[in-house]
Amino acid sequence: MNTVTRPGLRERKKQRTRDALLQAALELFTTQGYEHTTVDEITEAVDVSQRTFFRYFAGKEDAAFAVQDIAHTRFAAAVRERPVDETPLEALRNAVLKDWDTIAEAVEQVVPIELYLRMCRLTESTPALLAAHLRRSDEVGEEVARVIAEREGLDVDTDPRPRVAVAVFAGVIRVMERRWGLSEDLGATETRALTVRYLDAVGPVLTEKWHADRGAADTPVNARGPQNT
Amino acid sequence: MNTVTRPGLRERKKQRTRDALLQAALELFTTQGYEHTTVDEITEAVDVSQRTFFRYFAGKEDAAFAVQDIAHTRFAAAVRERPVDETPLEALRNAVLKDWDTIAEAVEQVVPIELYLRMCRLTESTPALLAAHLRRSDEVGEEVARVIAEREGLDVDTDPRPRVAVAVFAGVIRVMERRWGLSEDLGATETRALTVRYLDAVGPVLTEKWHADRGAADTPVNARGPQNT
DNA sequence: TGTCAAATGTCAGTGGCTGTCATTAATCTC
DNA sequence: GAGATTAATGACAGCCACTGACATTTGACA
Repeated sequence: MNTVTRPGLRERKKQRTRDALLQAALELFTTQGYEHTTVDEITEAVDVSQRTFFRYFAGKEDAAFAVQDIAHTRFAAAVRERPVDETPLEALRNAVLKDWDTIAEAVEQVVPIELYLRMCRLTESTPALLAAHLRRSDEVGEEVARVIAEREGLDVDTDPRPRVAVAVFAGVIRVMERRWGLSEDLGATETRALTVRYLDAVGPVLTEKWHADRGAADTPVNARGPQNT
Repeated sequence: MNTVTRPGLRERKKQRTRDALLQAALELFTTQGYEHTTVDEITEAVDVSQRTFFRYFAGKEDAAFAVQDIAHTRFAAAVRERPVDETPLEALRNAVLKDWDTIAEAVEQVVPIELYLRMCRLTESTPALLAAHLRRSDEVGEEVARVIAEREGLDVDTDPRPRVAVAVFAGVIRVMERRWGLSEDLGATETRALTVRYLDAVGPVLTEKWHADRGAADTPVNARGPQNT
């Protein structure tokens, strides 16, 4: 009885159970800790059988990263869409920055962003989750490296440059992640600014002398005072 | 009755059990696969109770990385021993290269290197192991970043440069790992040469144009023919 | 040789995860 | 709209990693 063919009742129910499971899982993970949350607790909160949980998620871990996967997928897509006249690192950099603006609403359609952010912080402090996260990031890196290689018309298996470029970029992002995960007060704008700054710092880090000068240090950015989230 | 006080019978027995467990574990992992090997199989092979295994290793994973841990520890130590007049990246680079020469014998004292190498390859193709490996590498990176920061007299928590430098370095090493893990025939000498080449390629990758030129490609190295392992 | 402590074995239990099969509920067909 | 079809779910049984508690063995040492 609606203009566009809305998915049937069955499909809608499925979506609701999945959403409910995901939300309950993240809520429990972030309040009690990942390890201390059993799958039974999650399913009891949603009132489904344990078996049902494993029909929607490959495991606890899979639920924990369901939202992060959205971000990863979007990033890979964003890289693909960059104009070919950009250098690889420009493309990567612009891809994150551009995506950063729209990622929030995409996430919000599944779970509250605030919950997602709490989950990110938890990942940093839970060994099992951190391990899983790094592996997933590594996978994204591999995917992106292939995209870069194609852009540049190179064979990713013989020319190391695409993978090296992505590895360098991923390294910087990882430094950001850690930095962000540890500081309570780091809004989107500041994070964005720091990312740019860190990326720009890579060149000098490799070539110039460090020692006394504080060319890429944090303080100038933070000293500008709080910005909105 | 010996000149140097050799550890008592008790200590020697412990060492033997641990060695036996480790060897059996790696042997089974590399032949049947990590996931398809149960702890019971390992303990049966050594003829101890399952409980004993968990007294020596925190879990299956811990056994899988017992040897790799040696390499990690040695690398961190090697970085610490680099003269302070080297730039951070020089120090990191020289640390790997120097350590590479002596790591073989250190490993051999615990298990056959050939077994260790097989285990490395398995890590690359087993998601659970790859995740664990990346997390452990990340930990080493953090440790090394602190060492670098101290060398340069910087605060690792406010100045991003130590972590960025280590991240870049770690990224290149990771590219090497994957490259090595996938090719059957890549001896120590070739790996060493490739590492140097990749590290040298980081600068150009960031600044220069890529496209047609194959400045850092593999083929020249491989074309030099096989070298010893 | 007897005492102490460390190493090991035994056993019971928890939690993640899977296969199987019966049951329920949405969709399709006539 | 009643019945056939098919997908989602529930209910179990079972495997495996891992842990705690307690009993047993076995070097160490006086």
